[in-house]
Amino acid sequence: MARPRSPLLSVDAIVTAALALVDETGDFSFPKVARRLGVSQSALYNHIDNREHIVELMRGRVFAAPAPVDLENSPWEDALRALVRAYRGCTVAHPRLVPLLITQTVQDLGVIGIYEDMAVVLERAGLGREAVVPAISTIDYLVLGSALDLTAPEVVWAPPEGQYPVLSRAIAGLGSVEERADAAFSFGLEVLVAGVRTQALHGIY
Amino acid sequence: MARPRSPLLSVDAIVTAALALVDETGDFSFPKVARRLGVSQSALYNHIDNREHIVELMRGRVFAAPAPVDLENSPWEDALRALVRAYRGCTVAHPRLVPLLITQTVQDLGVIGIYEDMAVVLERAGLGREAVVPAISTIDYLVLGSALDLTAPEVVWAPPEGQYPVLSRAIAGLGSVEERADAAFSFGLEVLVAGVRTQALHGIY
DNA sequence: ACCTGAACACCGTTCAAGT
DNA sequence: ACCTGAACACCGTTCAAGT
Repeated sequence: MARPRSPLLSVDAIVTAALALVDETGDFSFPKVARRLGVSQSALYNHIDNREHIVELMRGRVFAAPAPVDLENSPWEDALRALVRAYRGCTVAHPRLVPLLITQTVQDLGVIGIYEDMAVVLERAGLGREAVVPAISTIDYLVLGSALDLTAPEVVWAPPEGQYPVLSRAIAGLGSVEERADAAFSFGLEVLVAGVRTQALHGIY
Repeated sequence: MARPRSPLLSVDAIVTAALALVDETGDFSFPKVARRLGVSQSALYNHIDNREHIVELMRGRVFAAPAPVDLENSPWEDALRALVRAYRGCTVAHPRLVPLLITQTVQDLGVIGIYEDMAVVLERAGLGREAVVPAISTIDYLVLGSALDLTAPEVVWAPPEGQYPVLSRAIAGLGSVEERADAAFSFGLEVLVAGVRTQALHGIY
């Protein structure tokens, strides 16, 4: 075939195929993406640099449109909750992407924009400047961690009978994977809000 | 050679070699582990089941001996801090292992034991039973997330000039990778303690 | 029981060749 | 500019063969 009259591939098509594979199987590979798109493996390199590049493009796609948040006209606590929930909302549709995101530096400007919004709200909350980045990091851990839990099997920890009584009791009567991940996220978010409130009051951690 | 008079390999030796590779390079492979140990790749399968099994054995090794914590004779806040810091202490020596741990279910009993201790302290703090597992999950996110940050490059987020002013200001004057990871962890831990305190008082998140 | 070596089905990336 | 096909250096896992 050689060069076609109009391109068979595009960055967008590659990202779509890769993301679909991640959603379905938890991973992607060049051979599989190429097969989906009906091209040869090496053709991908005409549009993207390497594997990392595809991952970063997927990050951009997934975090492109967080639910808009009105930062101005609500107390910082509500603004922070809304912002973090919007951020988390992006991950929920593609939780299996999270392991690929976690080991790679954030370059996507959409995500940087979300961080900026968080920084604004956190300063408004009264957090010292030196605590803003730690706070954003903590939020990142919470959002990505609880997204990761969405991909976990039904039984996460299986303590053997008898030993570990307190943990066993706490585990009994837990809901589905989604309910557990949501509960952990909601708990973490309220802990965060309460913690930021006291940090803003008393400073220095 | 075939079967030697005394075994060339052992589970321990395999785990040691794999962990050394992870510490040095961020990953391990069967060929590389085998080369280190001077055996053929397939010989490893006489001692371990598969790749996941090696990862789980590494988890056990790394979390085998957290610094002991006196849970009884101190206020729950101090006990919780000590427990979480001991947990984190285990990861600091092997931060590059964290990405491998994060996608795999915890089976190791040492780690389950740490969770049990946390559950005890969290109940003592007055947390409702339904909040214990969410709290432990939140702690997990914090510890593993901040360990992950230890492996990040010096520049994590690089917002372009001009836009993102608040974030840029917050980033300016950050310390080294270790300092940033420590600051995020310490911030998250104090937020956690403060948050658990208010959760215990007011319940329901 | 415990090793070797060959085999298999995968990877990511490069590069010459074609239009 | 944009594709194919072959090549290279990697993976994890299995299995027959040897002692």
